[in-house]
Amino acid sequence: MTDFKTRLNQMIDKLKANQHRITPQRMAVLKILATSKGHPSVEKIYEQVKRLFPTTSLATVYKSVALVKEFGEVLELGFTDGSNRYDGNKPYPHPHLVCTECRTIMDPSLSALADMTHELIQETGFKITNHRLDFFGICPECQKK
Amino acid sequence: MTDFKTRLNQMIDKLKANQHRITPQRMAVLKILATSKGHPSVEKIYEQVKRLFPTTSLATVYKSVALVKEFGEVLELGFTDGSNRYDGNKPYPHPHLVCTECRTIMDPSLSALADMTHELIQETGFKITNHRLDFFGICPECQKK
DNA sequence: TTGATACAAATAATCATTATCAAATTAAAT
DNA sequence: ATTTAATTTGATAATGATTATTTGTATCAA
Repeated sequence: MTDFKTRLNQMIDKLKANQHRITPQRMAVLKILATSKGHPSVEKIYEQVKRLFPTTSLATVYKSVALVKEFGEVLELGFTDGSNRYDGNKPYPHPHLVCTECRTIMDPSLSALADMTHELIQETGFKITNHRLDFFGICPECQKK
Repeated sequence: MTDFKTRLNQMIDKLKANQHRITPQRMAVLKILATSKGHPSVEKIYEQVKRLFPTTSLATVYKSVALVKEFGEVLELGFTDGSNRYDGNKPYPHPHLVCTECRTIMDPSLSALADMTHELIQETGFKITNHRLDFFGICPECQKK
């Protein structure tokens, strides 16, 4: 089975297991979240869903995204400028690399982060439950321009 | 000179150098930003300013904070839940440790972050201009309860 | 002191997100 | 297949933090 179908089924199972229905609109949102590599915004998801179901309301997309978020099946990335982006592929905390020119968001691999977290726990006595790490900059493409 | 006065003077100089006036209300906001170790919100700043100048408008506080932010003299920490907090002591990017119970925000020292940034630049070719690193958890005090 | 400009206060506007609610749809039971 | 009870949708209103607007006031340099 493809990777995205595994993710999709995981989302569906999670909803079904909690007495939530899989409607066509909701399924469309789930598919987009499971497929998109580009960390889409609600508006972007809305645009795509409307192609399949033109009468879909923006509120429905918000509610569907909130639902999968509630069950930990999507990662919400809120930014200071108000834009929220979503990652349904890796719904757990991980670092992001944001190009401030073209708004592309990438997932760099930074293995040292785990060590840093452990160091932090040792030093502060905190029980760490979550984290957020974003780097902002200009991607190679945008630097050329 | 005390540390906070140095910070305060730096803020004042930056504003004056850019043809901005130091009004009593604005001075009060600057002092709070330079003094507070607790990463205050706009509302918290507003409360304090009103003690000195009861007629102060919330909009004035927003504008004052936005002004010092414009000149890089305060660090804005926007959170997903909509709450914005400000750091006038260290107005440059640095890691934060947030207790999700009592909303206390601390500044842990994580020297490994610089190495991680360099590694990222090597691997991606990005020109890194900014970053944001937050750890969320329960502080030792709140764990006792 | 004056004059030009910036600023403060009060309030209206904005905009992303959330809440509301009647009508439609769903999944399960008969 | 129908029925049924609950959930979901779609349209729209409400929310709330932040920003813009406006008018009168305070500031600073000459």
